[in-house]
Amino acid sequence: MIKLAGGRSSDPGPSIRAVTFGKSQGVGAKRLLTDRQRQKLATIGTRMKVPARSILYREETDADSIFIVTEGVVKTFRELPSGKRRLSAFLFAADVFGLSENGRYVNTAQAVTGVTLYRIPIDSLTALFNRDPELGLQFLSKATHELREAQRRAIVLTRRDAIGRLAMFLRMLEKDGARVSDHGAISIPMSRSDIADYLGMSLEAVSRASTGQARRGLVAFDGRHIVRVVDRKRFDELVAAL
Amino acid sequence: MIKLAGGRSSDPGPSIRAVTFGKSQGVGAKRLLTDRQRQKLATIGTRMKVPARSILYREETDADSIFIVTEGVVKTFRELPSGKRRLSAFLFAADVFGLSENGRYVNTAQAVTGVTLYRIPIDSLTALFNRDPELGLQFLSKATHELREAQRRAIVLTRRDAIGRLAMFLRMLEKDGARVSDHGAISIPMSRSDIADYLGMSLEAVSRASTGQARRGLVAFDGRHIVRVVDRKRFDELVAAL
DNA sequence: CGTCATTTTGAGGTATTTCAACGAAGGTGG
DNA sequence: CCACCTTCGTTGAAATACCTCAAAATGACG
Repeated sequence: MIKLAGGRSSDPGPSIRAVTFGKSQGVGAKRLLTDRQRQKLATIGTRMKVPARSILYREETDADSIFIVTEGVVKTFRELPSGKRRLSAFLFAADVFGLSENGRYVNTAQAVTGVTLYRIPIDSLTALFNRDPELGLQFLSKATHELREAQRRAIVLTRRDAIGRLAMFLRMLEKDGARVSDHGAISIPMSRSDIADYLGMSLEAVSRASTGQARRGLVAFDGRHIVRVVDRKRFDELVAAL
Repeated sequence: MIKLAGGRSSDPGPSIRAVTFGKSQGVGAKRLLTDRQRQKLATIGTRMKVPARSILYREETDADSIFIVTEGVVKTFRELPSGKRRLSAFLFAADVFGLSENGRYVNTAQAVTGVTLYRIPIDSLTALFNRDPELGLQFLSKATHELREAQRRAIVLTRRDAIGRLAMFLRMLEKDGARVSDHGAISIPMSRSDIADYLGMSLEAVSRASTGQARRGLVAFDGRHIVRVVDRKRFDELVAAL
């Protein structure tokens, strides 16, 4: 784990991706942090880089910081009594994670790829909120945004067909995750079993759904971590068919 | 829909149920609104009573207010293209709902029972947040709390067995909803089909799971809206068996 | 007290899970 | 740099559990 100096003038600080819940600032307005706010966050936080598979924190441990992703992908998950694992979320650039419950983390967070992120002590953050109420609103927007995403995901999980669930997952990656620069292909940074644990299905079902989509001519895989939508019309129909 | 005068001295104002994400204020500390904050909210909001089945707002319509439940149960849902309905949440006393996206409600909200609630204009609320940063933090706590609940529900939805999913639902009602005063029985204010839409299963499966639990001696139904856990040990085992 | 929506019960079809084994890929050390 | 080993992913076949369709029974409500 490499810690980098924070608060340097060359460090723009973290950004947060969210959407306003009011319409006061114009419909569709992204609620973005001002440069000044990003700098403040950079000052009270620490910028760090961690390699893939690093554990950021474990569930049930004392929570002292929240994290903001700058680059890379993080997953959060819980272990079930049966030994199975359920992913709570994938976090991409500009996502916040590590909000805890009663001072304890409820999930384990692990880097899927190499990750650059900010670690911000909760105490400093809450203190900053009191000085800058507008910043608190940004985080509230972010939290409500994530809440809506979680509700949408709940709808995905109720789909019976594995092919459709996987299609919605790929659609999510296309929106949230980094697109592969060329041909507008979709990058799939996580493993098949991560996808299975996220969608609540078996590894085998994910595999079969992948080949099924390819066989039907909806998508084309270029290795296991890059996929391209071939038949956009039918792909979108599959996504919407629920 | 009956609107009641707000801001009267006899009106204590709404309360919010949440949990701190830091531990600054003591482990397990509920983050409760001060009397003063509740009064402020009562002043800028409107207290109202609506009968069962009232629509509070419809999805895609302009959002101008958020709501806080004082008494009763509300459900929020979306209609899927197929015509099926998926419930996003049940809201009980001290729950907040109506947080929107880009000034539009994303769900439809409907009263399950007769409901008493506060309607608070978003503009007034955000203005209040700027004057009272601590209040903003309360709402942030609430939002993160609901986010965690949504993640827990996602885990419920991945259960394959209908009996287990229903058991987890009853457990949720036992914690969140109002317990029936006598014998510590659980009140089930919503219909079977509401439960089905919430758990993502068919109405028939809910019915069979209910009778299945009763037949196995785990619970005993007293009509369709009251259930009592008979064999707590095995019931809890079922809840945890995932 | 009657009507109507909701719930229960029944039977067959289908999709996913599970178990098992093979094949591919990535990482490590010599 | 290559070989080995471990992890991950693919494919196959049987079993389980839910969904759908259909009809009867219960309960809610005026």
